[in-house]
Amino acid sequence: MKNKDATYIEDVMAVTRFVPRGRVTTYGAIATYLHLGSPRMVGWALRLCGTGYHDVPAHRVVNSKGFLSGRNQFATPTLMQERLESEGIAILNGEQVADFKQLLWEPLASLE
DNA sequence: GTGATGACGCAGT
DNA sequence: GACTGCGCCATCA
Repeated sequence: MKNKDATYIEDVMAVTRFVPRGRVTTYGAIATYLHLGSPRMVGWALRLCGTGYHDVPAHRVVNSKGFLSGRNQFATPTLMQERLESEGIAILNGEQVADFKQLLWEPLASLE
């Protein structure tokens, strides 16, 4: 994917790449920032990242509750968790980000 | 061409 | 406070 209709997918990946190491963001935050209208589009776009865009830290994107909703889309279900832990982020029960609210990073925050 | 589905979030009950 | 239903856009069968 590159030509055709450069969709919001590139924007989603750009924002995702912008997430600082050791921080996480949410689908809703990206959807709001890019004005997509539905966070579902973010999940759909990010699914492509897991399949072809290895430079995109998709593991830093979680749902509004801090759960690793997309870990099943990675090479291994634990890859997402391990990558986050290697960045200093603790994972509870292998499915939720510890201190999620403190680690939360929003694209809008980078504008200020 | 139509119907179902998907890494979610919000509003309403 | 918890649960349910709907919407959003694109891809696959």
